[in-house]
Amino acid sequence: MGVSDRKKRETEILRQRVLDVAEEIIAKEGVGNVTMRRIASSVEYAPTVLYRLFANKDDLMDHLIARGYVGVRQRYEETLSESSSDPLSALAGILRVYADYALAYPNHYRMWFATSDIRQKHDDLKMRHGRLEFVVFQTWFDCIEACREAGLFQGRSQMETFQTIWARMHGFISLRIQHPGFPWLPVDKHLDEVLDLKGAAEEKPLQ
Amino acid sequence: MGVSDRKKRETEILRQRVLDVAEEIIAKEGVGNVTMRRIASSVEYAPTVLYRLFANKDDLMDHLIARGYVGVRQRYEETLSESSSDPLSALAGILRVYADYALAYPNHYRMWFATSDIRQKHDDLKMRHGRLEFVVFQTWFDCIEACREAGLFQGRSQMETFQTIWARMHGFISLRIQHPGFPWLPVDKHLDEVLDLKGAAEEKPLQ
Amino acid sequence: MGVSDRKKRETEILRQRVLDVAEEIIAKEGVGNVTMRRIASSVEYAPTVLYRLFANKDDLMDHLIARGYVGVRQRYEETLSESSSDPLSALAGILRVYADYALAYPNHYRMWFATSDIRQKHDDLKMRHGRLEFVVFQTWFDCIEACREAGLFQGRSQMETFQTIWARMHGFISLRIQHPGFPWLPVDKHLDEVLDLKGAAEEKPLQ
Amino acid sequence: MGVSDRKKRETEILRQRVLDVAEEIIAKEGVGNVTMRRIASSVEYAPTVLYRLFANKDDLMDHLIARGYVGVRQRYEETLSESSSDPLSALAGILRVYADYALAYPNHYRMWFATSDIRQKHDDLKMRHGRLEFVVFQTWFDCIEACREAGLFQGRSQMETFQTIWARMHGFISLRIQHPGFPWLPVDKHLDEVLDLKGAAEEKPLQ
DNA sequence: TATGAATGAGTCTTCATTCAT
DNA sequence: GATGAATGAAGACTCATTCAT
Repeated sequence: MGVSDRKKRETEILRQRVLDVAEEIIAKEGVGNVTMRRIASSVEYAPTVLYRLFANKDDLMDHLIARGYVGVRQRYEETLSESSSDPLSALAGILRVYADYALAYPNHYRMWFATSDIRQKHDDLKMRHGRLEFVVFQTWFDCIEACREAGLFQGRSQMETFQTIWARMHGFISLRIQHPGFPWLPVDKHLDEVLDLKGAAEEKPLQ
Repeated sequence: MGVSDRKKRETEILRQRVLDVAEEIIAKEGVGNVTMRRIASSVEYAPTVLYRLFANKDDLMDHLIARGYVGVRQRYEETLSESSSDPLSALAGILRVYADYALAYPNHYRMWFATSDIRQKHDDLKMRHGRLEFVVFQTWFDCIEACREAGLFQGRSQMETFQTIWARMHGFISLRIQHPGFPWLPVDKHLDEVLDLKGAAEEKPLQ
Repeated sequence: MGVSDRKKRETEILRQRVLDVAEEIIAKEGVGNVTMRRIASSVEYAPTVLYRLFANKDDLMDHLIARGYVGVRQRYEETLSESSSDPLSALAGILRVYADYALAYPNHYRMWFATSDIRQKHDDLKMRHGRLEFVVFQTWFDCIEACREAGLFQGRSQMETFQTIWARMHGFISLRIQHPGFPWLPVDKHLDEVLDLKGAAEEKPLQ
Repeated sequence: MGVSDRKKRETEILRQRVLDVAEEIIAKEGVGNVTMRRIASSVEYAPTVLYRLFANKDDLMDHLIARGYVGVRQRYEETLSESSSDPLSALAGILRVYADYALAYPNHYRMWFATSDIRQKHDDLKMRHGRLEFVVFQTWFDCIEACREAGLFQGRSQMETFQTIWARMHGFISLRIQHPGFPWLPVDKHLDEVLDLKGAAEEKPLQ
């Protein structure tokens, strides 16, 4: 029992190490340059070993994606449970969590964005990656709705507001990830300026 | 003399034709499907000919990117020459040109962004792609400066303003390119909302 | 002593089980789809265990072939013990057994034929498969000889008669196995027509 | 013109050499062991060269098959044009051609048989190999019909007669090819005995 | 004795690149 | 100046086999 347990644990560790390595390669050389061989040689194993850990390359990539979501969702939940009653602060809070996570795990974000295919199903957005599907933005929608009920973001639909915030957020993250050597403003200030939540919340609709 | 001149001219024409074709392939089938063979067969030459025109595939791709810059810059100039004296309108004008260009050549933009490496040299930003280097944002800087001289964007440095605009712009383009199937707002409205130039221009500085 | 005996017995049982499973796979999916892994997983052991039972895959396949011979020989004996005193009927009987066996285990026959290498040693024919060697046609020879003693197959040597029968038989089996979808005559009639034992037995020699 | 012609000729020669080599490998090690690498290394070229000569492995195999048919059909035509007016002799003639060809090109026959899939379409038999399809036995049918019109093969349908002859013929060829080291009877005699055309032609139907 | 882990060699195929012509 | 021929390296994946446990 103890033996097989240890082996399982070791396998899991190796699996994670493989995913780490894959991420690094993506970060350094782009998604197009992830190959089973390169991953294997980076972990210093024969390529065949990867097929013990994952069914095939697609499966490996899916696992890579899935890792990202687990992290964000967990942090969302922590944040929301602590958040104040002010809906705009709550929205700012989860956006900050999102941004922090993306900047902390740029490879996840990159990977995630590069392979995602968004779909609007019924009422909510689903992100599809390969065979996996995730509900990502429901939390954003909920927070935006709470703001709207408090009289903010007037003259814009929930969807319009979402699209604006999403675009600004993605630009912020994506640029900073892509050009880490650039003399960016401090994260706090830059994020505030780019999102400009207050300005957007109070703004009059276009006529 | 005359003969060698003509040959040089012909070579240049062929070089451009090759780049045209490469661009078409990218546009239709994505960067991943550009191969030297495919390009060669599209121009109806043997693959070897490409190596007379370009050092290798990377070199060809670099030239492809370079053409993008030339295209944008040209449009900038046209726009600026026609534009009104209002500096905010001028800024809006060139940003609109940039966005239109990116949305019109999404694969181009993708490639361009993926391979770029921005550097701040002396006073201006240079975009480096492989062995080539370009000045891209000088026009933006100039327009922003004109706005600042007209009393707009108060309390923000030129650089801060640029970083905000750039992030919003990139987010807008990048998302729409990546998720073409998404029910986006109309381009005009979406761009206005995301950039919110007026709001940003009038806003009070953070204290 | 007793313990080691039991272990030997158990090993032998496992060995046979492995061969059973291999046979099943061949029967269902053809020789090309037999892999050590598939066999192992079907017997619910690790692949390594197979290497305790057989030297390697070739060895395993050889044993598989050997079993085929044992099967046929066993049926021969049953048939001959029951058969009438008429030598031509006895010959017809064992040929029918042979044909039935081959048609019942087509993949077996295929494999068996593909890997066999016949040798005439001293007086009798040996079939060699890899490292194994079998006496297959002795029964045929015996039956033919009995016919000859009864005055049949006149003007032909035992060997000549054998070669004729063997060729016809192999053609009959081989074609029907290879083209199972073809609208063949009923087995009984087809076999009778192809072998035409009576005709052959009574025929005058070529001069 | 001259240059390009010569190159075409050389390419064709290489193509044939590749097919020769493929046949040899099949003969020595079975169809299952034909790999692009093995072929390439046998002709002492890099594997990529094969892809200049053939679209892919399937295409190569198809060409292998096709070579066989061309040969047989050609010989048939020669034989029939010379053949006597006696229909049984004509039948014997083409069967002899068939047998001779198979024994002369055992690899063709092997290959051909191993990959064939016979279909009865409308009235005639088609042999399908991969993407190719051939009419092979029409000549046999015609000759058999002529015999039947001359009162031979009474009491058997054309199809029944064909099936008997085909089985005997295939057995004859197949065995001799598979066991070339066996002390076979002389070809003439063996073929006559196995086919026994005269016996079959005059025989009474089974009642 | 049985196993999980690991590997090397091999499967087909594609691509950028070079060399002789 | 242009080409056909050839190659080496790489792509994902599979399999028989061995080794330490």
